[in-house]
Amino acid sequence: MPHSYKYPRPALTTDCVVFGLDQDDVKILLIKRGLAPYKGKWALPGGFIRPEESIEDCARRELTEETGLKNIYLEQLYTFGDPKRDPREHVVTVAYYALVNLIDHPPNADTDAVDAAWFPLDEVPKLAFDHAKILATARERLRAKIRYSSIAFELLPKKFSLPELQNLFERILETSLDKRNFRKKILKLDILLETDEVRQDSARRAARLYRLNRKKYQQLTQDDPNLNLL
Amino acid sequence: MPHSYKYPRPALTTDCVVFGLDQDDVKILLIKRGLAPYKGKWALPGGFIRPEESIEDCARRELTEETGLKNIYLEQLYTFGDPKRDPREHVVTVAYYALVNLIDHPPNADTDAVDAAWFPLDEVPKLAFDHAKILATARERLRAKIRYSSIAFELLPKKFSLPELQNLFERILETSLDKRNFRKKILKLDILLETDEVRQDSARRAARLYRLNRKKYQQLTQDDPNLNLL
DNA sequence: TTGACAAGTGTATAAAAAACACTAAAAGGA
DNA sequence: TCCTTTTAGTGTTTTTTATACACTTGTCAA
Repeated sequence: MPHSYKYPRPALTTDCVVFGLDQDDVKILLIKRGLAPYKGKWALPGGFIRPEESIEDCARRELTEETGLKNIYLEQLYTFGDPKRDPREHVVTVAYYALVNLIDHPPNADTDAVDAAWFPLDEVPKLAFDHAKILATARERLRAKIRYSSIAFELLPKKFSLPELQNLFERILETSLDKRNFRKKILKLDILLETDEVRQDSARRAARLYRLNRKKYQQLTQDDPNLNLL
Repeated sequence: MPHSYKYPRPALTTDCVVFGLDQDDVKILLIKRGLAPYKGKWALPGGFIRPEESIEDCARRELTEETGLKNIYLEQLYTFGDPKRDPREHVVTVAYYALVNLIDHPPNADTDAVDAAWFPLDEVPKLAFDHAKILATARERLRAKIRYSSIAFELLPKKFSLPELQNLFERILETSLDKRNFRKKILKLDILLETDEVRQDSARRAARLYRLNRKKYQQLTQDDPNLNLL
């Protein structure tokens, strides 16, 4: 045990709530634990911080190692440090949340060995440690932030239809929205570029695809820092 | 050095940005460092986490020890973990922000020995470590949160006038607001209780004092989680 | 070709935000 | 005591934004 300090130190980890949009469903990514404690239970991907590693680097590294996800949207959520949250010893965890689209980042692309799976938000199993609390915090953050930031577009594919965008808001806000008013409001912001492509799902009318005009969105939020999409 | 671990661990601290309302001025509380590094420089109050102590307990303990402030509004801000942020070694800090009123909590009430002082927001000196960045993050959080939460009332005295409330919004949002529209909006929410007292500063008309009706405010935010004061 | 299904579209009403200027009260000094 | 200075307090109009609401169009499959 070569690492000695004058005073005791809690261990430091990161954990990550990965939200993924799979067609119309919002899911989260869980890892089945191979080691005690909570062996065989589902948990958030995460792990111990390494020397000289920044916290966000740690979160990204663990994500890549455990799930194969790279270069995705990642944001610090909250730090959980109850001395009893890990049965072994005092472990403080800095929680992050990540957003991906499951078409752009297909499940298990680079992953093997690790037992990872996507769960719909209403079918999440019992989680290890205090991960249920972390997940709840992440869902709240998502709900608040989808209104006043552009995180919705981190979940959607690069090209998306307005019904897809509306469905995403409805899933995350857990309400239903009026189609005409929703379209009016979003289109009035003038941050979407209309493409000449359509989403061709079977058995229904094709929907026009749009892309986010990030420059215009940034401009808008600079002019009015209190801008709300909805 | 009795504390040994299999892998190296960063040290863990808390730091706290304490905002105080002093009459019409928003100030922050700083500590002059007595030890290296940055000896003699101004810094945020904070310190190392103790065994079996939760992070918030640590922040509260350090606050009481260094500034005498007890039982004040405290909220986690962000965790800073750049390996280079402390010249000695890797130190991760969980930053909090606190809100007090300087009439209810007079400066240096219980403090002695420690060199602490309140600085107006536009006269803050160069700070130790990355504390300027932490302060900037806290100011942003305050600006965002004063609109949609009741933190304004944590800064004000228990009884306050509408001009005092408006001044606080103007200082934090760094804009000027229309007096009539401001009063209309706040009073329409019906969350203030009119008292029969007035604020009697010299050389001007007395202003009626109000108290926050916390129950009604809570009710409102339950009914509409997107409630904005402004 | 027809039925099922989702995409797409406009208007009228209600609510909220913004712009704007004077009167009332209190204190201090002439 | 009255005049000046200073800040508290008050309504209305206009503009903007939010809400409520129903039918037509396009596409596929039976």
